[in-house]
Amino acid sequence: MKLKAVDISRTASASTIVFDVLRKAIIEGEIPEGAPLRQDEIANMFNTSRIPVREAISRLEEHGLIKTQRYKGAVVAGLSADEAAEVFDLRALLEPAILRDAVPEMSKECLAEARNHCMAFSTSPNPMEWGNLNRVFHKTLYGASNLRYFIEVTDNAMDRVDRYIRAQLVMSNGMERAEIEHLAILEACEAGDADRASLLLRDHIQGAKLSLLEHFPNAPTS
Amino acid sequence: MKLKAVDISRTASASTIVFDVLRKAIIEGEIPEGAPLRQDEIANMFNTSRIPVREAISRLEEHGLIKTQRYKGAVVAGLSADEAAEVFDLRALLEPAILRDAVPEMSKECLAEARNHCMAFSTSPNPMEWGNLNRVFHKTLYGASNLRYFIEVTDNAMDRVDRYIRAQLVMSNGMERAEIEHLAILEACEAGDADRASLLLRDHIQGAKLSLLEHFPNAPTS
DNA sequence: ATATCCCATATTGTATCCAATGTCCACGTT
DNA sequence: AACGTGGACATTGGATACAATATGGGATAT
Repeated sequence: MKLKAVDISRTASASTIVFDVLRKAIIEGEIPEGAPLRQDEIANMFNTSRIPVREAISRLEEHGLIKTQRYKGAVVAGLSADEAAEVFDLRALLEPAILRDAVPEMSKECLAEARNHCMAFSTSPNPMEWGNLNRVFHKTLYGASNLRYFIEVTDNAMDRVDRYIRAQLVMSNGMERAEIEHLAILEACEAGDADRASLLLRDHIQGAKLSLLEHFPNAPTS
Repeated sequence: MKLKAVDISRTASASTIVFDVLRKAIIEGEIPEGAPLRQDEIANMFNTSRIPVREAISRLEEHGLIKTQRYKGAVVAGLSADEAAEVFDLRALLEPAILRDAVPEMSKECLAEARNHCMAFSTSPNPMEWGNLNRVFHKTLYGASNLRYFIEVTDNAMDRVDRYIRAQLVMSNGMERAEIEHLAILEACEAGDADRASLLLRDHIQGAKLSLLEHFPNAPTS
């Protein structure tokens, strides 16, 4: 007997769903920085009580995406230019290490998928998609690595700056440059040159940081 | 008017207290790996309802300290040897960067405090204290750095392996070596030699990793 | 004796209700 | 008019009650 088995024990609970949706909305910038998250309002949107919402909010705070104050509620956390730069610096340390570990493990399928995402990235007409495709491209390459904790930390870092990356891809010619650099990284991976790939990746991230700082939203949220 | 003002808005909520206590109990190994966390039991211990307990559990899971399954409850998360090694590798990347940033900023007071902790570490007769003193020593040095996100991530990493470090300090002669290496790092900091300090720190962490792997608890928790 | 099914119990997930606190505006005082 | 005050309302924190699911043991059939 062969079924497409689903692990029912992992069926999403209400709080998980709320968490996932809110996280996505926040990292994509749909809910702007400083915007308050009203428990009642959210509970109504999901047709639940406030209990699962509060658990989702707890997790989001631990995740670093929101700030809460007792009896005052939660607001979407914002980053100063310095803080955003620091997140990029962390990425520039971790992601090259992940990629170096991943390159020897990459299958043909993995590389092909990465190339697809890379192409989709360059040809997509929809700016809102760029952010997703950019992230998917990176994740596909990292997926071959066994450094799962590195990847987890990196994902968290990405969550914090995803909004800014999206904005920066639209402004300036961030798209073009990202596209070129992605291709170079991909080719290094295909050539099996882990060192070159990781160096290119580091420069790619540092370049994105500098580009972001130039166009950073002027209001440094305290 | 000058009062010793307290920020009342930051008074700890029940869920915060529960989170803090559980976190401490877990990272110190007081609650062993795989042990279930019963909501009712914990709620009774704190004389609250299960609601704050559940929020604490949500945060602990996001923090990576426990694993939960729907309708089955939460258990303390354990690390395999490989996973623990990976956490150390991450620390070995981040903490030297923090220290390099911190050295030029260290005040006399900061260095004096670090030296005190270092001494307390070597003279404390209580093995259970070693883990705390070890961590306080590191934190004191890092405190001068402005890389708050790096420090946050590092703290999280420490939380995951704290238990193992404590065990390893007791076994073998981990204490002696840690003491010697701490002193060397401290002296490099006092001399203002950021490069040397960060290199020593990296070796210190990698050494701790190797020592840990030798004595790793034999049951690789899946 | 063994296996299977069913139900009692334990435990988690969620809804509803109450308490505690923050916010804001009307009101009065000067 | 400016300022301080008090109280109504909004919102969050927590407790209790109920629903959904897992677990384990005993009855029954073979």
